[in-house]
Amino acid sequence: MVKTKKDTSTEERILNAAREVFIEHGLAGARMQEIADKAGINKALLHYYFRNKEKLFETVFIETMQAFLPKINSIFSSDLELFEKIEAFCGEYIDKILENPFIPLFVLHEMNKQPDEFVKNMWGGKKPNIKILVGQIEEAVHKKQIRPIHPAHLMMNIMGMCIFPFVGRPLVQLIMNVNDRQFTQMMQERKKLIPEFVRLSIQIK
Amino acid sequence: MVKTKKDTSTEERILNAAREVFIEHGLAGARMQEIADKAGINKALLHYYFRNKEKLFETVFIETMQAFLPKINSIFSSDLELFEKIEAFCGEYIDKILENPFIPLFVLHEMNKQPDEFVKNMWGGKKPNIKILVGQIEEAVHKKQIRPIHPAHLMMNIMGMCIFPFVGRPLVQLIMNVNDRQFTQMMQERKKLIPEFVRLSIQIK
DNA sequence: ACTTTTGTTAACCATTTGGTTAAATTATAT
DNA sequence: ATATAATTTAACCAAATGGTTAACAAAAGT
Repeated sequence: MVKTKKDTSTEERILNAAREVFIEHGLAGARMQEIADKAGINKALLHYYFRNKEKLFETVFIETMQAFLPKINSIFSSDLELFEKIEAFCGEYIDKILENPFIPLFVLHEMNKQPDEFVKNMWGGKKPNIKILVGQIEEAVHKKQIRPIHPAHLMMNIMGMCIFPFVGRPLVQLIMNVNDRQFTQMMQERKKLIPEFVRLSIQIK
Repeated sequence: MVKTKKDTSTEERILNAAREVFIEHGLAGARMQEIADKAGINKALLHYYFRNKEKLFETVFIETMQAFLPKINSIFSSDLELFEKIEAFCGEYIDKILENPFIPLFVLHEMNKQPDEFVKNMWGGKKPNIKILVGQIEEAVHKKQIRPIHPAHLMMNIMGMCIFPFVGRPLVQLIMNVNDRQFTQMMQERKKLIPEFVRLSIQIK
């Protein structure tokens, strides 16, 4: 036995509880007591494991992002053909969000509130390499395989279509009159729908 | 003179200050003292005009949404042809957001945190009439003017492409290496780019 | 003139909150 | 066994925060 003590270690229980609470309430709205309760421990123990609220938050935030970035990164850098890559990205991204539907809003919110911390913590060494993808887009434009479009615009389009339904879910469900089951179903559809939507828009011929 | 007392009434100063603070920090992160300071008044006066924090927030939130909804509503319900309508929407929507770039994230965040309040406050009587637009889309599909697509998917696509760059701005600016001027420039481009992107994707012929 | 209503303030209060301390308990090593 | 280090807890604390009170000033009725 190396280090595992119980079913799940105290530290792990804390991180799980903290992630839930931070995602639900954000940094400002989260209460240390609630995290402690949810982890089944004393509040002082939180400060024993993580010096303070911000340190804990930072840990959770980084951990959360790490769940998304590596796979996305590897897709971006892969040698897939452009439209294959777009489809792989949408599929992977939407699947990941479906597992944790509240993470995008959480990330966007904290990223906007603390852009500097975000940049420092997140992209210190892990900045996604979009050069390959950008190069692919520019090359496709140059070869007249796709219509002229700035890579940034194309990427914003794709990401926006993937993320929006999740962050705008209450709005979507309300005005479109869809229940939870239907919503999940639609998100599944979007894994193929978005790439196709993009392809039809930019592909020449 | 009917009611105007000073340059701007106290109530108005409070609401302006509150909007700034709420948008910057969210409901949980906002401090009544900061609002009072920014409005140049005593904290107790806040509670004189608005019984409590939530009442004040509700007022600000509704007021904020009202700045967006009516025009969007009128576009949705107008008798413009489908692609004209999409272009009008994107133009109007992006222009409005450019005036207040932080409102979308604010709205999304609070909407997700209090879906019930949001539904009650916002759409009590002002629920946007999307039936006309939905009807237009379905008709265009039926007439084979556009490729088959569920209206909800099309609308999510459009809204996502409009909103995402603003809520994901730090990310966009970082990985795309664009400064503020360039960012604004790109958003201007998107007022035409998005409708064109959509048209190319779904229009038949 | 004076009474009532509205607007405004300083001081205060109860609660919440992040964080600390010192002591107790449990594991680990010698 | 015993000393040492790692966990865990209850009790506490200072600061911050939303909200209240009582008194005062300014308008508006009468």
